[in-house]
Amino acid sequence: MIEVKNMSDLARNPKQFGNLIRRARKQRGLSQAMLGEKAGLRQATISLIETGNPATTLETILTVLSVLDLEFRIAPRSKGTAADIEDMF
Amino acid sequence: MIEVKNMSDLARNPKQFGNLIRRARKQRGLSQAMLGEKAGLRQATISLIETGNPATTLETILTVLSVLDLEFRIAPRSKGTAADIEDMF
DNA sequence: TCATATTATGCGCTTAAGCGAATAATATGG
DNA sequence: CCATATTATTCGCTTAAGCGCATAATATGA
Repeated sequence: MIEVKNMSDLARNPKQFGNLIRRARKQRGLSQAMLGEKAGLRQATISLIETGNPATTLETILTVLSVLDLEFRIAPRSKGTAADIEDMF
Repeated sequence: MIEVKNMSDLARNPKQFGNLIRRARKQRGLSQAMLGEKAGLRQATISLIETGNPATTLETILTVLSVLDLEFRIAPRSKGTAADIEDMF
């Protein structure tokens, strides 16, 4: 029984979150400046988010997700199947 | 074909997020003070989160979710099935 | 009802987000 | 190799998070 659950959309720390945002942005062919424009944020702010700034604001997060056609979900903590070593990269 | 997708774990704005946190906290029988203690945050900070402070920090969010045994997931924006009017409460 | 628990607010403080504006550093492709 | 695009970083500024500490406001239950 194989279960493909797309572990990659999980953000347990700011770095992971930044990576997710970066990936989503690139998938959409946007530069930081373009994303910032759409979100009403500076390119510098997008850069900070993607590099893992832990103090990014909830409001900013929600705005960016919205622009990327993503949304913020809360889920029960998935038991670490062992594939939890993809934390850093 | 019925699909129960638990729409309620979705946070599109700070108020929704606050409500989710409050619900999860109560389910676990915790007071704001107890949750704050476990998370290393003030009761006042938990209060602010739950009442929808838009400037809550990513770090704080992740800490609180962790204490509640929840996690932060990013998902493609679900097409509004129409049940998107449960936004405010 | 009324004491107790819980949640919401307040003050002053330190730290930093996000801003505009700019530049340094790096990546990319022709 | 190099011009151009992209990303990272800096400066000064305003605003507010989260802190300790404290209290007001509200909910809860015996």
